[in-house]
Order: sequence, then structure tokens, then C-alpha cells
Amino acid sequence: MRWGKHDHGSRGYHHGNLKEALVRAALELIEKKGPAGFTFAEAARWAGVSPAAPYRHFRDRDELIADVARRGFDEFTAALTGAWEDGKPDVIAAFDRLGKAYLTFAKREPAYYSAMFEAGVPLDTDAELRAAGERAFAVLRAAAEKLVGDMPARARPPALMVALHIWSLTHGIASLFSRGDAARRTLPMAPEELLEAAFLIYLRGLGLPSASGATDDRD
Amino acid sequence: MRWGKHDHGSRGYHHGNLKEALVRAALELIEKKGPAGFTFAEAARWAGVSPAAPYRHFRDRDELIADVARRGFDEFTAALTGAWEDGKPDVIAAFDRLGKAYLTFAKREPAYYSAMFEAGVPLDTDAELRAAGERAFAVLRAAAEKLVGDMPARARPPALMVALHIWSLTHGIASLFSRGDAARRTLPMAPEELLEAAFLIYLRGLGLPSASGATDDRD
DNA sequence: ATCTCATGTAAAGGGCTTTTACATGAGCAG
DNA sequence: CTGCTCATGTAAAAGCCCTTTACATGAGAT
Repeated sequence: MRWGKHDHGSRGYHHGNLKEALVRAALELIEKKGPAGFTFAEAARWAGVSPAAPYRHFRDRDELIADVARRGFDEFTAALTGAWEDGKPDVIAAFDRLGKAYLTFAKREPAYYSAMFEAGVPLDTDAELRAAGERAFAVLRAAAEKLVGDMPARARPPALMVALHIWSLTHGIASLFSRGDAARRTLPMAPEELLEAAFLIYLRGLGLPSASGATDDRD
Repeated sequence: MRWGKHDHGSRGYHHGNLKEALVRAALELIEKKGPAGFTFAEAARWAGVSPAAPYRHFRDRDELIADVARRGFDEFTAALTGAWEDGKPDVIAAFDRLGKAYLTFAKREPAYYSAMFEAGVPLDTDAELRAAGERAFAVLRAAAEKLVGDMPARARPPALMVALHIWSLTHGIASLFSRGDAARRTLPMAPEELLEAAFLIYLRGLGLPSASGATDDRD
């Protein structure tokens, strides 16, 4: 008996790569209908197997979502690392890329982003997931270390605090304004511009000299 | 036939105030099991009515959640307005209260907060809900107006931008760190302190004089 | 060639959502 | 008071999803 509407290549009794197929299905379905609208059964149908088959690969629906979130954090880490590029050519420019990469990820990978931050997955029950999240944050933290490292020791703020500030700010903008089609509010400026302006103002507040143009009078 | 495990006062065939009872049930259930775990049927059971009764008051499950979100925005607006208190005694102190009120609301009313920001309710399909959200933001916007109003016109940033920055920052901290028991990460400082520090740094970046102590070396 | 075990199926129980037809009784008109 | 009406609630049912259990298949090892 054939289960799939989407016949991705004929197969016999065994699928061959069901786990990956389920993850891909989850990504498509979460993107289309949100994490709440995603169902285990539909992922199974999409992959062309019976509703019970997914249980051979995931304890339950939540574990599949957690796996998607974990993969999302890995991709996220890669995107951030690539944007940061060791802080070259200068820390400010690299930080700017980092922020834009965060927003871009939220916009272009809404399914991952949902699974990571909005699906209500309990971080503390899955060590792998938690570790993946830590790795993503570590990129930001390392960037903050480099940022404050350029400052005179006397006026140097805690790098962890700076990392948390920038993460919070960026995450807030991403959550509120930078989602796909279901944007919660229309803005008079692009989320990227909003973030860049905030970032420059914040840097000036830290005493960084290089921050200029932050308070231009655009309205 | 009796449906309720929770017999909140005996009643006859008609409940008398089912709509309110359902909203209260939704709040308890969302708080206990998250917006995803909340079910229409359980709310009905909780209120002591049959599973079909709620449909006399809400088109479907989503409309109930949207109603909860709307009420949440109203409470939120009241909390923010009360904290702002017209910017007295001075703008900075009032802004500080505003931020703390935001975090407090997220922590003490996780059910409202979830319904408002995490349940994936489409803002654009419900005018009432959208309007309630606008009213909440209007408090923050008015506060930002007052903040930048104290600045010399030459160095005055757009109030809307400032409002969006502070909203994003606060929302980011609330979402990432200031939730109830399911905190996504443990912090070396209280979310309130984190917010206050960021706020002071941001104000210094705007050129506000009154911001001091923002970069103390606590670690 | 055979065995084994990971992977998939069938079937079933239980719950949720939503609709439809019917029941109740609160409030109002006469 | 009597009786009508309609908002409000119930019962029943169809459809879907989640998850478990017993059974089937066949890929890879021996």
C-alpha cells in the first residue's frame, strides 16, 4: 500500500532514509503552517510511510521538533560564524554582518527559527539541543570578547553582558519584525536598519569611538 | 449530566457566564501547559460544559486564544501606563520602571504573554487585537517622545526609532530570559539588571547626560 | 542459505475539533 | 400567569491525530 501523496522515488518496504525525509517534511510543514500546525502524521504521509513509522526514529512528535531545532542551531552557528569571519576587517563591520546574519536567518529559515525559539521545546531535557544552542551563543560571546578587548581596561564592560545585550536586541527585532509573511507590525524602516542604528548607539554608549551617524535625523 | 471536574458552583442547564469561565480556563491551562498544550475540549471540561458549548461563544480555538491575547494587551497597556506615570519624577527613572514592568508582566502573566507573542495568532485578521497591540505600543512611543523631547533639537533622534529600539531590547530579554519556569538560559545577572544596564548604555549613546554607572565592572 | 534485527505496517484505543440536530429555560409579550 | 422565542447548552457523529502493540519485511551479517 502506498501512503504518500508525494512520491519521492519509488521504494520497497523500507524507505531507506526516513529520518532525513521526516526532518525535511517537518521543515516544509512548519514553514507552511507554523509549529502548531505541524503534525507527525502528515510528515509520515509526506514521506510516504505509515503513521507509525516515524516512531522508529523519534520517540514522539516533540523529539522530531527538538531535532529540527538542534539542526537549526547548527545552521545558525555556521551562518553566524561565517558572518563574523574572525572580526575582519574591523570589529564594528563584522558585528554589523553578524546582526544582519541573525535577521537574515530568521527571515529565510522561518521553520528553523520557529523550532528553535517558538516551539516551546524544553531546552533542559535535551543535552544535544542545549549544547547546540550554547555553540551558537558562543559565536556572539566571542565576538563580544573581541569588541571589548579593543577597549581600555578601565572602561571595559563585561563581555558576557555585551553579548547578552546584543543578542537580546537582535532577537527582539527578529521576533517582532523580521519574520516571514506573518510580520506583526509594519515598520517605517527595514529591520536591518533598525538594528544597525541601535547597535551604533549602543556602541557609542559603551564609549566606542567609531560609532557615528547613529542619531541622524531620518524620520 | 455533569461535565466538570471543577464544579465552580452548581448550575442548571445554562452556565450563566461561560465566556468568562472559558477565558479563565484558557489562562490556567496555557500557563500550565503552554499555548500548544491548551485544548478547547479541556477548557470546556474545566468550565463544566460539553465540548460543543464553547462554539456558542468563539468561532474556534484560535478565536479564544485571540481573545485572551486581546485581554492580555489591555492588561499590558494598563501595567505599562501605570509604570510610566507620565514620566515622573524624571524620564529616566520612569523609563526604568517601564522596562521593569514589561519584564514583570512577562514573568507574572506567562499565559497572557504566550497568547500575545508566542501563540502565532495572526494579528492582521483581528482588528480588535491589532488595536489592543497598538495601544500597548503607544505607551512606549509616548514615553520615547518625552525622552527625546528633552534633547536639543539638533541631536534629537526619531522618537519612533527609539521606541522600537527599547521595545525590541526589552522584548528580547523577556523572551529569552524572563519567562516563568521554562527559562531558556540561566543568567549571571537578573534580567532586570541586564535591561537596566543596556538601557543606560543606550541612553549614553543617544547623548543623554544622566546615564552613569552603565559600564561598572561587575562580572 | 539462513538468521537477525532494524525498519515498516495494520489495527486499535483514546482524545480533540467541529458540525448538525435537538433540548432547555430565561426573558419578554400579552 | 401563560406561552413564545431565541440564546445557550447537549448529544451524537465524522474526521483527524497520537501512540502503542503485535506482526511483516528484507538488508546485511554469518
